[in-house]
Amino acid sequence: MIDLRELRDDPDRFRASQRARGEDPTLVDRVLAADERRRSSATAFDRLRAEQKQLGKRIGQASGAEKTELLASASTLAAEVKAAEAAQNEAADEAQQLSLGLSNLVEPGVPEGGEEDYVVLEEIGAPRDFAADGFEPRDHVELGRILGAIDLERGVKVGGARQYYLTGVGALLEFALLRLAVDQAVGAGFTPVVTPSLVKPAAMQGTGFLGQAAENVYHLAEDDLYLVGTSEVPLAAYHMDEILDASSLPLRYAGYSSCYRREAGSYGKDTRGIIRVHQFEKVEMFSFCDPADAAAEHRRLLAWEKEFLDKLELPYRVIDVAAGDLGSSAARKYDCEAWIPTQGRYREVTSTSNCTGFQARRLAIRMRDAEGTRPLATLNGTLCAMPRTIVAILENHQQADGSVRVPRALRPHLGGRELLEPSAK
RNA sequence: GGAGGCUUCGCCUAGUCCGGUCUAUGGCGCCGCACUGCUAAUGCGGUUUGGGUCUAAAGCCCAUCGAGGGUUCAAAUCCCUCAGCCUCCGCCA
Repeated sequence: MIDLRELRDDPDRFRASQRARGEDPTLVDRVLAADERRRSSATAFDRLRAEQKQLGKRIGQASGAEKTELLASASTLAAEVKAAEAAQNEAADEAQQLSLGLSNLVEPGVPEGGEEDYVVLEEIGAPRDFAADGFEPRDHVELGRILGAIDLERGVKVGGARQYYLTGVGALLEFALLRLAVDQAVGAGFTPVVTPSLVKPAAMQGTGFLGQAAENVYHLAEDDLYLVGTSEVPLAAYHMDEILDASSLPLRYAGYSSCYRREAGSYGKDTRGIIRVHQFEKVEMFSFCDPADAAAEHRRLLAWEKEFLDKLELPYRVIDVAAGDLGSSAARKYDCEAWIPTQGRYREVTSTSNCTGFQARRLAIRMRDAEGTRPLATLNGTLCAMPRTIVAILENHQQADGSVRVPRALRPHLGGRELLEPSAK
């Protein structure tokens, strides 16, 4: 949710932001009109209610004929109050509904355009030259099979399309990555958290996933619960309806959970392997901070993401995502994309968004300092999404015989192993 | 799953039976001021959140007693639904 006062003060900024996202700028005017109705109906109700209170007080003191007379007029007034209250609620609901449809204000400096219009901020490491190494790289599906690390056939047999088993060294690799990620986060001062993956509508709505992204969210109708697509949801909602002391900020959490995505609308995309799956585990960084510090915190989250990819010795690049490709909650988003040799291109492995006060307003999370209470900023960033990270490690560190070199930082978490080798058969 | 109890403005708490004087009591904590070598103590004042009005501040007004609905001229108080916590029973580990 955006700040309605800011909207009233400078609607042009919001219209421009909507246009930059490729969304409807006239929604701004509909929100303004609805808010105006909300305010005038609130004023009308307040006045009637005050009148009713005065009259009620007199009735309490009156008796006899006077009381009978007062009761008659009170009855009429009560009907008016009721009507005014209904009008107020209706106007407030409408204003609320409409303003929930507005996306976050895009941060100045975000590249214009859509999915293809990102700006590459930097490239770290160079894609490996397999021709020089004298062999044709195998893709992660093949490597996963010969290492006994990924079982796709049985994943599909048991769970259907886009399902998989991580087995043997594949499972060990996930646990090693988990440990490496959590250790880094804890070392940086994050509080590690294992979060629920099932959440109530308020949490899903509050984090902004029931808008354009709704079709990708699993919903359990029997219980009216949602399966989260990222632990960003339970982490953001962790402080829902709370007022945090400004001196306690930034509050940083590293969440670990399973993530569920329907992947509706991506039929036929990435159908091979585990690049795009319905369920995976992820370590996510989440930060509650002072809005004044949000842009700096965003850069810090990006730096932690890069630090992690550096440890995995992967070639990757950082992009500044264009306005038209931002999620509705994000004011700005940086993605880290690892080089995937068999695809000959960079693929997203981590993503960090500055959601400014957008989620905090929806979730009623505020901060209190000397100047009073106001919404704080929330930011999130992937530290390690397992399947894609595993894909990048297998493909980039493979050798001619199908074995995979283990990045140095990961070895202590894999019992000192330096190499993942094809299983005997 | 069944039965009962509970939920009050940071924390604790009075009020709910029997509707109006609740403009929600008191304590603790916290903030400000006064007094005092300092601290402590004491005294006085303030201390929920959201909305409206206002150029702004102050002030004033409305809502808010777990959430939503109902009864009534009037609801913390009566009725209904739901949620959370606690106790007991059942079930499972």
